[in-house]
Amino acid sequence: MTKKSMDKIMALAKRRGFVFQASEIYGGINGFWDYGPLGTLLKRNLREAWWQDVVLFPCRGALGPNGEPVRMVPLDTTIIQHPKVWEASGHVAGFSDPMVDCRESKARYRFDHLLVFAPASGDTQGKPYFAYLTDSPSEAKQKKKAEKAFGDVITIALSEVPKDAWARVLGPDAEKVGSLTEPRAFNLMFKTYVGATAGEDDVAYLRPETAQGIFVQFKNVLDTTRVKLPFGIAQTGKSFRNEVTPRNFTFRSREFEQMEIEFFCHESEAAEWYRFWRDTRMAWWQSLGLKGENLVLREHDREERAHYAKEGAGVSDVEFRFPFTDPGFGELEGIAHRTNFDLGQHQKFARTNLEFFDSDRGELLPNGSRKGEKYLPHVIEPSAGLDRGVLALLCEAYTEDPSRPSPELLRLHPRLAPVKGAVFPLVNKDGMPEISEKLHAELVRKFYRLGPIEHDVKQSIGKRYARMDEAGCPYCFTVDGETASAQTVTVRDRDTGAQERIGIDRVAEFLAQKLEQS
RNA sequence: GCGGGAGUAGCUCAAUUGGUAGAGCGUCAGCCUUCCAAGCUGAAUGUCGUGGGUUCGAGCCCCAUCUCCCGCUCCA
Repeated sequence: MTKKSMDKIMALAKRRGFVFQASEIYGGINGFWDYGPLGTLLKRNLREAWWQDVVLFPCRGALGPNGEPVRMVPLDTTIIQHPKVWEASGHVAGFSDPMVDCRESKARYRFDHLLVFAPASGDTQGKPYFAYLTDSPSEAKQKKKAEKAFGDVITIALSEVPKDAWARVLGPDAEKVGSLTEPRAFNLMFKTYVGATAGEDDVAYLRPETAQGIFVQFKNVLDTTRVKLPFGIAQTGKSFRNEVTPRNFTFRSREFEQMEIEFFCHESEAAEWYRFWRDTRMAWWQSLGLKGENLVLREHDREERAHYAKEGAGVSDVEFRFPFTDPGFGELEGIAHRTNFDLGQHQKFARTNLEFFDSDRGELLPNGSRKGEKYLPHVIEPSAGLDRGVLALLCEAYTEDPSRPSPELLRLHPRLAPVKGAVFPLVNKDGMPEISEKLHAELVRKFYRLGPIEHDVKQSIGKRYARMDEAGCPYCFTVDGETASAQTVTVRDRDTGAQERIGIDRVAEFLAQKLEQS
């Protein structure tokens, strides 16, 4: 298979109205993207597919490891939460890695990554400290200089250099000492102010993940829905991260949409639920057409895991091979056993008991009921990127077939296709447009909930097919010379170009069947 | 943040030593057209990414800035 060109995919995305640069007429704004008409439909269809298969019909009826149907309830929480939420979650601390800038080389380093060569004796005698980064060219270079200055050298962290000696630190890529700035917090959360007065007491943050809203409302959901553990809470919504380097089209954006499940269970069952969700989520992406070697499930090493998941049963990523990551992969969804870290943190910070009383556990009592057990549930989190999903689908669906008169097409799954069908008269005369308009009106009435049905009478039939190919429309119905007498139309398949004749009264049935085959 | 490359019509790209901005495709209208971007006629669309500067004159030269792509870095 020839490697797909990201440039061509981006050109198509722009040309056909899938993705636009945000604020484009003002020169764009780094890390933000808008969806055009077709992109909006595609994104909505993917979100809707997730909603159907997670919330409305969880796992499409598959039983969980406990042998029961999977329980799931929906939630919709705010983008701006109480600032304490982010202290409890660790985002305020974790997001503010102090950074050090070099005034001379303009390089920026993580403060806790910077090491210095210092004399073994401890006294530099007015000579510089030689700062470096491990495994960077600066290491050998600085070591050589340090050894020349001091003889025996030792390594210490930059943070251990006394503040009054800061001016004698030679930056890793600098020629003169004293070029490094004080370490500065570099918060990846977007900051805003609540209330019109906008004082420092009114600081709030745009959420960097939707998950915390779920944890914070965990108790309310329990108290109002009669759900029992194990069960999940599902939410879709925007999140914001002030990324250092937005990159790769929409892949790393500063504003993005997540589709998250927080699945709550007893600690003893966490490992099997983790495996269940990992495999279920992988299969879900496959069911939408991301198949074969472009999609992998990758288990993280323990060292790779986030702070909240270090002790858990595991973390996996569903990863897709994008043209810009090839031969590597980029993350679509992370499935993590977050242990009971988050609920524990909120319990502590909010001073609220978030334990669940499980009446199905504990010793069996003489009357046949159980004593019950109170515990802080563990959480399995399948967290998917909606925008990344859309991008992966576009990349996977994009096909160039030079043997076709219109070489570019999007082989999108019918369930996800932004346009569900199109009706054309073969030519714009002989009564054909009247028949096609009628058929089109009928299909619109029947399918508007799923997506638009197009009708086009202009230009040649080939051009109209080509337009639908680029929009990813799976089926075109053409009224031709036989239609009036035989009451049949042709159906043209997007992926093969093959045609068959079906009765005009069977078109809706045909399309419904094709769209439901998923 | 560093290094490299690039910004001209919706898309892909031209424009000689600095001299009033073009093509193909697409779009729209009309004709034509009986199954795959066909043909004919016509039309619309650009502050040449943005802001300064040099010059009689700047798409082109200079400075700044923004955005995109690639490689590092980052991705809790």
